[in-house]
Amino acid sequence: MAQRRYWLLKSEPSAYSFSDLMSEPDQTAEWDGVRNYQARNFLRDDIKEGDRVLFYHSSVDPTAVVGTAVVVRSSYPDHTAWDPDSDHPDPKSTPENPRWYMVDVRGEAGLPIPVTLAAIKANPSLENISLLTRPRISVHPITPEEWDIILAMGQEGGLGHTGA
DNA sequence: GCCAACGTTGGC
DNA sequence: GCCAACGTTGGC
Repeated sequence: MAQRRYWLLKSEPSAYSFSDLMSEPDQTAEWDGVRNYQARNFLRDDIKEGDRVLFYHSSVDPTAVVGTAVVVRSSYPDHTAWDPDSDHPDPKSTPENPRWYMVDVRGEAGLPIPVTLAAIKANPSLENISLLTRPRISVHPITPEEWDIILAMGQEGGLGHTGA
């Protein structure tokens, strides 16, 4: 009965950044717009209130884990799917038969040092992290060990110092 | 901006 | 239900 507790969520900061999240009222936002079935299944079935989240910036230089968040509302239908004016409309998803799901997350704190993808790749302890083994998914399960390692790497003077 | 990886679609 | 074509993601 391995209940998952840690996740990594990707976002392109040009679309929605960690500082955008921290600027929200109560630092809370809907994690909408996921339109991939594997990611959807995690959101719908596995991510629960209280789970912890690594916020990852993709498609920027450098790509990196930049902060942490906590899930404050578990799975409910992504209403932006049936909003034709949203950024990710999907006419096949309806209120009666929703196809896509989302959660609400509340930003906690930025990491003192962003943990870059390069640093993650360079750490042998993280060679099996889902981020590396299953690329191109926007939601990844994270083990407690990986969570601890990445947070340690993100501290001043921590394991993230691969060089000067 | 390129392009590899891989998820999704749709014809058969 | 297979698989080729197509679209998207996302690192570089």
